[in-house]
Amino acid sequence: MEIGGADMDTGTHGAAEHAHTTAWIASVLRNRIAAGELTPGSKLSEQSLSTSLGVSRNTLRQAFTILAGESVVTRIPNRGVFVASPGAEEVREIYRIRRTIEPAAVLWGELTPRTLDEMEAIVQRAQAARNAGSVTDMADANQALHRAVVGLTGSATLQELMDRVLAEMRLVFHAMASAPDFHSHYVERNVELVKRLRAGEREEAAAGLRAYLDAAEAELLGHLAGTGH
Amino acid sequence: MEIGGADMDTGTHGAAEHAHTTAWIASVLRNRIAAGELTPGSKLSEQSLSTSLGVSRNTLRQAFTILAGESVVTRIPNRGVFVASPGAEEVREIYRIRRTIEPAAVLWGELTPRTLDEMEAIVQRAQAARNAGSVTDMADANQALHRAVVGLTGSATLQELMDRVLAEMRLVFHAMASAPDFHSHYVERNVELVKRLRAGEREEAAAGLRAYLDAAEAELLGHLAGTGH
DNA sequence: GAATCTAAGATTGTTCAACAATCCTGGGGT
DNA sequence: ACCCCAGGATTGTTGAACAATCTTAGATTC
Repeated sequence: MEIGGADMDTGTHGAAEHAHTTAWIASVLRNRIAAGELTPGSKLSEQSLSTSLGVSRNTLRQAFTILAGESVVTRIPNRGVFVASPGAEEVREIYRIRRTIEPAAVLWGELTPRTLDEMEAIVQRAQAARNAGSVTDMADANQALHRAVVGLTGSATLQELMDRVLAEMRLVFHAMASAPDFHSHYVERNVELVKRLRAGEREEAAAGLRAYLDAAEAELLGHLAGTGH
Repeated sequence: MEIGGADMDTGTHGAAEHAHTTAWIASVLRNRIAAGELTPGSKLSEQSLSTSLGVSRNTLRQAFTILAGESVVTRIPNRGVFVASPGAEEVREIYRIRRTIEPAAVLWGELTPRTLDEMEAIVQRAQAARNAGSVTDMADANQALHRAVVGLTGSATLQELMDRVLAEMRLVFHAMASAPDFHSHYVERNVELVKRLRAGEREEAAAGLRAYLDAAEAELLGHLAGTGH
């Protein structure tokens, strides 16, 4: 868990690493948060982390500003940084974004046979995970599908935005103590979505996707109201 | 190219301002870049800027990471930071984003009489500016309209993304040495867009908007190929 | 003379140690 | 109970230092 304070720039990724240890630290924290090691709401002390990661407080600070820019972490002046703990309002914002971008990608994105094949592979992966009972694999496949949907736009910026949104979604799931099989309901919807895309029925696909997003948002908000106080 | 700086942080906001001088410095630089004082491609020297702005090199650095996150500035390792100079590829990316988000907002955004009034006021402002021959006012009004369009989604994140995109557009205009009246052609299209929105004809409005964006992108790319390089 | 190599010089990336400002905590004192 | 007020801890910022890299100009070689 902690990076033993003694060994630093040993073999793992070169000796110097002069250029971007800031980005390196940021990605380490990002991964720990995504993995659930750092639970939402917990405080990230500068002193503890700087010593435990073996970097100066100053560069850790820079990594914090990066993560704050990604809203992976929230910064409260003179109080410190905390890993983001999305609530109902954040969930609503997430779905505002998704309801805008994803159906637009379906309607106007560039559909090549190659990407269609990839999407079909993803939904098959989701079905296999559901049959095997692996919740995390199913969640991963679902997220991968929606990531691929946004990829239809061809825009790296939107893809990045979607990645951030999906990361925040993962935080939401982590925040909900129990993880009921939220995703199993939606595998069929995803299958149908890809089927419609394959058939070229974009309008129907977009409409179905919007309905899907509405339902998912409602269910998530319900769970949040139930468990989270 | 150089930041001839005699002005310091005198009285305007006191000596303390302890909480967020980093954000303050970032906004100062952001505004200077938006105003065209700092031309695209010019280098931002840490030493010059830190002394001229009266802050430490360390906090200036943090402001740089913020601006780099907004892609207002590009950072080349061990070379320094430069104000972003968008080229053809960046323009294409900008319009990939706009073609996705803006028509989606038109199709599925929340249309209240209040926002419709605001949009009509904006297009009237654009028409007045065109009649008065003020290019900058016309550009501002055009950007304000498209900002309002994205506002229909109700998403602060998308609004922020659009702000970044529009800022980058301003950089593109700054990069084109001569600023031909790029916007005058499109005032009528904007008028028609708002008219269709008022009439509730969303599909037609979205289709027209997409055609508008295609035309604007093509014209911009043409200008870039002509002047730049 | 042109191209290449090399040795300063300048600039960026990072660390360290200090201080100012703010927040948090725990006691008195009404 | 409530409020005020020290003390301690943490964050925000600064300045100086050093390592690594890039740049530049001079020297060397062909």
